[in-house]
Amino acid sequence: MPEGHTVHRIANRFNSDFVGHPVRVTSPQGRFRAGAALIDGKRLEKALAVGKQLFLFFDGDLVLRIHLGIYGKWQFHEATSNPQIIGEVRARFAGNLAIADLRGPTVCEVLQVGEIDAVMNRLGPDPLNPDKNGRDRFLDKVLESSRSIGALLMDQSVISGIGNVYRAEILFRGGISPHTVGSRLDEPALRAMWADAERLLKVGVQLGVMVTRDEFLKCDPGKTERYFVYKRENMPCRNCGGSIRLEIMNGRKLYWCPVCQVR
DNA sequence: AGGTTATGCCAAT
DNA sequence: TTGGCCTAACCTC
Repeated sequence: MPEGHTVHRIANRFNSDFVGHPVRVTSPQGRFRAGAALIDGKRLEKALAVGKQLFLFFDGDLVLRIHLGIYGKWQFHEATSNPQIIGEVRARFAGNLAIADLRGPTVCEVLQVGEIDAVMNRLGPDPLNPDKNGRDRFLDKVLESSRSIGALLMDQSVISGIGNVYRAEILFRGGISPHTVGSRLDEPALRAMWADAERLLKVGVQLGVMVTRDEFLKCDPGKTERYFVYKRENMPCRNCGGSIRLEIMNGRKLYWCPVCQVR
């Protein structure tokens, strides 16, 4: 379930269960054998999530960069459990306190620490990371753009960590049409959008699932109740009763309410 | 068992 | 703008 909240949860897990200890790294599936050999047995110094990317900093100035893509998943086990390898496990990380299995990532590569800046510089601000100017960088990029806000929220160089679910839900909550061009939005609306993204991502980190309806922000109401518009095409809008629309924007499914999202 | 779908990204067109 | 790719879960038959 990889939008930003998932990756931050994983980073938290690595920081609590793996940092400070040597980590055995293997590639049962084989596709990461060479990379695994570079970091196997080294001590993990820290884990850092930026948007949808996870960076694991190892002893010896090596950084493992992981991007789950659409299919990637993590699975954690007790350190003492000696879990069987089931299916395609790209990489297994065995620390003193836990074991983590990685499947199906689109990126899993070992870089020199000096190569990380280039990656970071391509990423927009992440509302979950401390960055004094993050919000303003987001505002500037949107306000100077002639692209739609629906496309901009999905662009990881504009704001990082937002995916298809949060995109749809944030725009609904703001009453903003996904087709509104960035430069036609105003600063107060965008400041509110940034704040809402931060709020929803934090809920996601806490609950482990994306919940976007205010009455449920403290607990998971279950799949069918979590969202306002995502995956609710042709169902009645929870606000106006009108029909939720599904269209394709830049090859991705876009869900929205044309009645409630008029700004 | 087989088909469909997915919260993503990139290279090729 | 399109197609390819990574894998698992959820459908239907």
